[in-house]
Amino acid sequence: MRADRTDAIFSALADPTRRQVIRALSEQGPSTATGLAANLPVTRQAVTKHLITLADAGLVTSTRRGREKLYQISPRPLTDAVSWMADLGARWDDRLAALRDHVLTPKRRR
Amino acid sequence: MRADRTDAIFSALADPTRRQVIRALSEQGPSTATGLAANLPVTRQAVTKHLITLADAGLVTSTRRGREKLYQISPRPLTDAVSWMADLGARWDDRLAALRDHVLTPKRRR
DNA sequence: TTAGATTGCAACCCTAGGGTTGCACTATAC
DNA sequence: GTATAGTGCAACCCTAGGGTTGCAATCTAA
Repeated sequence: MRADRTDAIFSALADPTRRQVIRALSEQGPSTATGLAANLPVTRQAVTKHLITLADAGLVTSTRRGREKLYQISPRPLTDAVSWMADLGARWDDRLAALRDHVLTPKRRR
Repeated sequence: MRADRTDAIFSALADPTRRQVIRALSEQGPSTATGLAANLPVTRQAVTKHLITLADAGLVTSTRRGREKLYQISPRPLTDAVSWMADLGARWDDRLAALRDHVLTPKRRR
């Protein structure tokens, strides 16, 4: 059972600022906490906390480079959340059923 | 922009008890708050609060029947959340890209 | 070596919200 | 009618967690 995993992912995604962080990382590519905070209405420390939360959920990974720490997205855990929702909605919505089938098919590459 | 909508959906999905409620509704069909609470480790009032939150997010709907109030799932808003995640992950994961394409295609029926 | 930049850590504030109890209200059943 | 099962509402408790400030530690560049 990976209920805790699903927990972490949905909790991580629940916060608007955190979704902004993810979006920013998605658009700008790997960035530091300081760099992200420059474009957000919160302090660097707040961003750092969010990045830690996201890392705990497996949604971002970090690599050191000299004195700075680069964060980048790791979207694979999203598949868990998607499949949770798709599995749920499959009984009512045909499109979601199709999504679930896609999620459950084995990876094609990577 | 329907950022508030996405907010409500992710927040609603963030709580484990709330996901249990959704699961229960999904498996047992329409139920009352009292009925749901019988199978959950929280009181009826807690379940009622969760149902209100879910209703605000559009994830459940309710209908009166005599003295009882029946709740049932309305999974369509899930599509919003799925497309948010799929759009995000599409740049890294081929499967998620395929999902996004499915989400964005117009409905076939209903 | 020294100044500036960047991260890390700790303490703290404050609100949101998940949970409870208690009671009033309403509808069904007898 | 009266008892019972269900809902609705309000007050309250308490923790989680999002945000801040402040400072130490570390690395780079001049």
